[in-house]
Amino acid sequence: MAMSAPRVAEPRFEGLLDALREAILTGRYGPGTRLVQEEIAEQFGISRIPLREALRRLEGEGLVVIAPNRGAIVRSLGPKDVVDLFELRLVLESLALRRAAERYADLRGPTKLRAAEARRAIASRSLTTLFRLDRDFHADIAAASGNEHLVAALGGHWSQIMRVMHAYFQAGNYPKDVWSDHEAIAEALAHGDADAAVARLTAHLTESRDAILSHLRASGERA
Amino acid sequence: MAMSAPRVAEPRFEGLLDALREAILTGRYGPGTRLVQEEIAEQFGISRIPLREALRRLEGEGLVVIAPNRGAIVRSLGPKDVVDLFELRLVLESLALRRAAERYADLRGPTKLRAAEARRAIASRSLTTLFRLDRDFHADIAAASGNEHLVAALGGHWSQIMRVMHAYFQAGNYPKDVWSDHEAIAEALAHGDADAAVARLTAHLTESRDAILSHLRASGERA
DNA sequence: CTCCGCTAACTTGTATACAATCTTGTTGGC
DNA sequence: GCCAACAAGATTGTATACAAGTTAGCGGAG
Repeated sequence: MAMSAPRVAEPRFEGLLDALREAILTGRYGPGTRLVQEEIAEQFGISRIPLREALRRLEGEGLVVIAPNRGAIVRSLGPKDVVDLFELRLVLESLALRRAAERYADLRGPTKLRAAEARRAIASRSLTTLFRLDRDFHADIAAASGNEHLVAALGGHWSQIMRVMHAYFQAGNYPKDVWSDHEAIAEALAHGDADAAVARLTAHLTESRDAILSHLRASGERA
Repeated sequence: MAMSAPRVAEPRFEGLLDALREAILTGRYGPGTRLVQEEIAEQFGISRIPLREALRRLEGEGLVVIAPNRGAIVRSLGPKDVVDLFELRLVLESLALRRAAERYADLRGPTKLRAAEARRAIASRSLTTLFRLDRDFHADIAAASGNEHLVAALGGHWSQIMRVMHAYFQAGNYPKDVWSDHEAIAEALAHGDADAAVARLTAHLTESRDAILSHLRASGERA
């Protein structure tokens, strides 16, 4: 029998949080945007109660700033933030790589599978797909570290990084070698060579960072 | 005129969040405790609305786990968590030390001032004071790094670490060399010798971690 | 013309109320 | 005696309502 979807009655809060985060990440709610509660609540067809809970979480993740009695605005990220975030991300992801190298000598399998998809995405210039693949790649490494707290930390910062990357790519830029960098990292991991993987990662992140920075500085210091 | 306290009408949420976090950190709300909303709300003399917001934040910080329609419970931390948390903290704090060494050659001043207070606290076995001094010391280093995102990341993990440290010390153990380690780290920093500072920190954290771990394993795997 | 103070509209903060869901204890059948 | 349905109590999820605070625009004094 075709049973009706096993609705677990997912609370509004869940979907709402993802939707808001997504909107901020993709720039639909740009930096500095005022998030008026009643407005958004109506848009989503819910009351302000679950919305406020979601906003508190986003505040904790550093995506919005809430001033008492004045409401929430989308946080702005300047060049300094980009530098600091990439610096932070580098040490976290380096740790993930070292642990992953110890535990799983082979991340090549899943990554190779994605390579085909990645090439298609690059060919068709599908930014959305490419973003997902990029995130999945780095999430895989984090997960392979076996350190849940590290996964959580990286997940939180990923949102922030995504924001600046989105702004960068939407400005017309396009990634060339993203996936070859990934393949090189996976290759090093597969050989258990953590140092080489970290070196590759460092280069990868430095390059991304500098590209974003120059774009950011050129387009007027706001993101 | 003696003006009445310039009450900015601090929303309930603010104080509530701190109070709850404090209660979890000190173990008053131990691991696994069910946090029944109405109960707590009444205790604080408020409604469930601001309480729920605070719980969402604590969920984001990893201090509580909220299951839909089932409420929040204080998260349990096992030996694996302790290992992972210290590993994470080491790379974060190492980064902070390196950046602090570049920016401020002298953290000795404020730290020396605290040394006297620390000695008094150790002599009088005032755990509370010692905890505060410990946190202040590490918070100073984080702040001296000049990386706000790093400060936030360390702050979040500090809560978790505090929980296991509290459990450890309340079991009757007592720190001997905590402050001499701190002084050694500050000394190395003052000479701009980041490598030495990191080496000291590594030893310091490894020692703390192992002490907590053996206590934890002995007392039955729960914290 | 500019600046200050006041009022009105807007928005947030929180209490109350009720619906939806989960839990637990009980009863009846096997 | 054991297990399965059921029902009552407990607890969470969210809407509505109102109080408190903030912002913006207007009018008048200087």
